[in-house]
Amino acid sequence: MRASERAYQRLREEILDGELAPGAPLGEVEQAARLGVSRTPVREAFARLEADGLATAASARVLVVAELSPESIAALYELREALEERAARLAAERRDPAPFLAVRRRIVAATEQLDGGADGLTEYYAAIAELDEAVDRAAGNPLLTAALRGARLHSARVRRLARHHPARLRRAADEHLLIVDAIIDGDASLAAHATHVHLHLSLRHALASIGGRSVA
Amino acid sequence: MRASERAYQRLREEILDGELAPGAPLGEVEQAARLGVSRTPVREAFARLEADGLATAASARVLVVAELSPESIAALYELREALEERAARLAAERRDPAPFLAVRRRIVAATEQLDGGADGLTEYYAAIAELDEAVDRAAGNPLLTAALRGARLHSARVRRLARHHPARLRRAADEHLLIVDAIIDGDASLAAHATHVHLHLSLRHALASIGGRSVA
DNA sequence: ACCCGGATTCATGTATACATTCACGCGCAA
DNA sequence: TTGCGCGTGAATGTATACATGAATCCGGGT
Repeated sequence: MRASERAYQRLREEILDGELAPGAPLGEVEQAARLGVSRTPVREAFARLEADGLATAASARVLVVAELSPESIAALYELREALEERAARLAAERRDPAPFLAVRRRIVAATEQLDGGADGLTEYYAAIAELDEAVDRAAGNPLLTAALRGARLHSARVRRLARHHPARLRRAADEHLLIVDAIIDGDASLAAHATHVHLHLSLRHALASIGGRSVA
Repeated sequence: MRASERAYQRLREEILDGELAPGAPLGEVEQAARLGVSRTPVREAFARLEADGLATAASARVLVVAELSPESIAALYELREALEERAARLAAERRDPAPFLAVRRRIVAATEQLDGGADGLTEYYAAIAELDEAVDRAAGNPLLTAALRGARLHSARVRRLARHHPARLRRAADEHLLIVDAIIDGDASLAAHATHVHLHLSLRHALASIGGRSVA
C-alpha cells in the first residue's frame, strides 16, 4: 500500500480513537518520524485530514486535531439530520427492499449479542455501517454519499466519547429497525421522520453522556 | 502567496470556467510546467481539487476533471436541497434581520441593472453570493457551511454551462427575494419551502438549457 | 494472424535537499 | 525595568533526485 495511504488511515484512526486528542498539534517532521515515512506522504495525509475536517489550521503554520465541543457536536447532528433524512427518503422511494431485508436480519442478530462483550459491540456497529451503506446505495447520489461520509467520520469520534450503555444501544437498534422497515415499506415520509427522531435521541444521549465538558 | 494556493485557485477557476473540460486528464508534470511551479504544489492542488469533487481518479494513477452529466447535476441539486433548505430554516429561526435587509437591497438594485451587460451579471451573482454568505453566518453551523461550499462550487460549473436568459435571472431574483423575506419575517417553514421551489426551478432550467447532452 | 510475455518507458510515489518565513529569545538602549 | 530590534532557529514551503509500478509496445511462439 502507498505510504501516504497508510499514514492517512493510521492518523485518522488515532484521531477517531482519541489517541490523538483534540487540540493536539500535528507536526510534519514529528509524525513522519513516528510513522516511519518521509514528510511527503505525511503532508498528503494532513491535507486529507483537513479536508475531512478532522484537523484544522490553528494558525497559518500549525495544524491541530479538530476540537470536539458540545457546540460542534450539535452542529454535526444538524448536518447529519439534513443529509440522512434526505438519504432515507430517497432510499424509501427507490423501492428495492432486498438489501434492507438482509440488513434487518443482521441488525436483529447483532442486537441479541449485545451482551457478548466487545465482539458484540463490534458486530453491532458493523451492522449499522452496513445499513448506512445500503442507504447510500439505494439513494444513488454520489455527492450525498460523499457528504455523509464526512459527517459519519465525525460521528465516530463522538461515539467513542459517549460511552454507550447497552440500554441506549438497544433502543437505538429499535430506532434503526423502524427506519429500515419504513424503507422496506416504501414509506419515505416515515423513513425521514424516523431518521430525524433517531438522530435527535442520539444527540441528546451524546450530549448528556459527555456532560457538557468541552473535549478540547 | 504560496505556490500551491495559486495553483489550486488557478486550476479551480479553469475547471469552473470550462477551460479545463470535463474528462480532461490532469498530469502533474504537464500542469507544473504550465503553471511554472514544481510538482509538489501541483500535487497539493490536485489533492484539494479531488477533495472538492472537481477532479476524480479515473484509474489508479490518472486524475481527470470531474464529469458533469445531467445525472450528476440532478444529484448536485438533490444535495443542495437538503443543505440549503436546512440552512434557510436555521437562518430564519435566528431572527436577525439586519444583514438580510442589506442583502435584499443589493439584490433589488442588481436586478435593475441586469440589462447592463456583463457588469450587471457580475453584480447579480455577487449579490447572490452575499446572500449565501449571510445565510451561512445566520445558520451558524461551520460543518453545514463547509458542505454547502462544496455544493456551490459545483453549481458554479453548472451555471456557466446553462446560459442564463435575463428572464430566468429575473425570476430567480424573485425567488431569492421570497427566501430573503421569509428569513426576515422569521418564517422558517416558508424559507425552507421557498428554497426548495427555487432549487427545483433552477434545476429544471439548467437541465432544459443543456438539453440532455452529457458534457463529458 | 493472433495471443501471450517480458522489457521498456514514463508518470506517479517517495525521499531529501534547499528556501523561506515566522516565532522565540536575547541583548541593548531608553 | 521595559520595550524595541535583531539574530537565531525550527518549522513549513518548494524543488528535485530517486524508486516504484503500471501501461504500452515489441518480439516470439502457437
